[in-house]
Formats: sequence, C-alpha cells, structure tokens
Amino acid sequence: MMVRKDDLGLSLSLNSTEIIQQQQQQQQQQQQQQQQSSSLQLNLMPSSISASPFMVQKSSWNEVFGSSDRGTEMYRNETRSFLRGIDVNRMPSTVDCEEEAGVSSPNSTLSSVSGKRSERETLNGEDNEIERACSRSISDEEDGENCRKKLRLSKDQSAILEDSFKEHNTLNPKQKLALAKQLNLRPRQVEVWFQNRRARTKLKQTEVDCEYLKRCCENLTDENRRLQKEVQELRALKLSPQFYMHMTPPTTLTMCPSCERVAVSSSSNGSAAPSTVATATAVTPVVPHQHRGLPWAQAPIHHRPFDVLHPRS
DNA sequence: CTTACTAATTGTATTACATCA
DNA sequence: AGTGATGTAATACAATTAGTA
Repeated sequence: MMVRKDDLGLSLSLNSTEIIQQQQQQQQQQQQQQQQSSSLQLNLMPSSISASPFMVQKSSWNEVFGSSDRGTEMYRNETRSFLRGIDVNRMPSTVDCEEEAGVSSPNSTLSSVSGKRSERETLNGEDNEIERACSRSISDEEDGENCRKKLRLSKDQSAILEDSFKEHNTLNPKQKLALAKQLNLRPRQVEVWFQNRRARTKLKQTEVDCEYLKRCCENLTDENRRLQKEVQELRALKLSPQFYMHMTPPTTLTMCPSCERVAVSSSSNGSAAPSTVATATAVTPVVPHQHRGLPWAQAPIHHRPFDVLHPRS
C-alpha cells in the first residue's frame, strides 16, 4: 500500500557532491517520468504513516536514520563547521536574494508586504506567464514590495520535492541546500514546502484515522445492538422456566452447572458473535470439559446458568 | 463570487551550543 | 577545570493568512 522505509534510496552518508550527483540523476529520472506521465501522483501516505492507524508519527524517517529533531540537531552540529559563516537560508549559488537575509530566521518578523493582486492584474496574460516563470526562479530579484509574491511551483519542482519527501520527510541543512539549488528555489522555500507537506500528511492521516474510528464505532454499535437483543431474549427465557427447561442454551455463553464456569456452547449458532465468545474465552479461559451425570437443562434454576447477566459483586 | 489548494507567515517549543560568572 | 545560568540559532509544529486556479 505504501512505500516502506526500506525502499528509501537516499543515504545520509552522501556528501554534497554525491547528493548533487544523485539529484541530477533524480532530475533525469524525473524528466523521463514526466515524459511518460504528466500527472503527478501525490503520495499522501508516506512510509511514516503506514505503521499504525493512530500513530501520529513524527519524523519517522529521522527516527530510523537518526535525523529527528534531535538527530537533525546532531547533524547540524556535526556540519556546523561546514556551515559556519554560511547562512543556510542564503543561496549557495551566485544568486543574491535580498529576501534571504530577512528569512535567515524562520520567525523573521519581516513584514509580509504582499504583491497585491491589483498590481498583478494590471499585467496581461503574456506578462503574467513571464512573471510566473520568473517567480519560480530565485533569479527573480524581488524588491521589497514583491517579496511576498506567492509563487506556484512548477510540476517539475513539485515532483522533485514530492520524491524527496517520499524518501525523507525532513531535510538536513545539506539536503535542503542541495534541493534548493537543484530546484532553483530558496532554501527557505524548500523548508516551507516540507513543513506544509508534513502538515498535509498529518491532516490526511487524521482523516484516515477518523474514518477508521468511525467504522469501529459503527461495528461496536452493531455489536452492542445485537448483544442487547440477545440479553432481552435471554431475560424472556429466564422468565419462562418451563420453556427454558426444554431448550438447549441459546446463547453463545453457557454455564457449566457443576463448576459454574462459563463455557463455549456447542449449540450456539456459528454466526453469533464469535468475538464475544473469543472475549469470554479470553477473560475466563475455560476449556469445555466433559460432564458426567444430568444434562444442563435439568439443573436447578437457582444455579444461575447465565450468570454473566447478573454478575455477582 | 465561491471554493479548494497551498505558499508563506507568525508564534511557540525544543534542542544544542557558546559564553560568562 | 567544572558547573549552572543565560543567550542564540536552527528547526519543528500548529494555526493562520492570503494568492491562485
């Protein structure tokens, strides 16, 4: 159903050159894939989710590869000397993004001066296209006024990010830089994309969990209804002993009159609540045993054959 | 005009490291 | 030299905003 962690191809041990090489290969593969299919398969269920329907997992890839928050921190420390003096939010390339200075802290208070729609709407379609293309590129020198122009990632960019996310849902600084360089985006944009992607994944998983719980609830409601009905039937039988005495126990649970232990009745129809039987068996592991002497129906009523309905305190 | 999607922002928490008394 | 307090940087996440198709 989902991609397993075992399938992950990218190794943290890659040095930056290897990463770039690998990503170039990825890019080539991506181009090939896109030639084959232009549709983008969103894998909203990365490997981290497959373990349990209710596990709100956090960075499981990192747990596996030692790159969780803590692990990332360790990695960061390890590479701190490498990055010292380098603002990881600055482009490593020749590109000079003024914005990155303000983004050096993710919590930058840089005011979100947005490129207003009204400004953009003055552009005709062709200009819009050009601008869109430019906005995808870090070569788009944003002046202060347009720094919050919302770009739309290209299909290529999205696909590569998606692939990368499938392999690991968090990035270490090196990976982030390499990916940003490869995609011609700012590292901060890559970082934001991964954050939003994790959020979407979690949301999707929450929806899945919700559906699962809903089904569980429905099943339990049905089960409860069925059991209530059975209880009513049993109570009715108990109120008419003469009838009761000529019947085999109709329930899935029966009481051994001699030892007063609950046992699985062979007369119960197979369709009736196997889970109940299983549960009862699990709670009171009674193995049906041979009884000498009288049949159960002849046992005095005061033996409380259906003791489960009136549990003794 | 409305809606869904998503890029981007903001605020908060956590962690590791550096520095200083 | 060892230690605790404090500040800083980086990052994650949740909630939210806002641009776009």
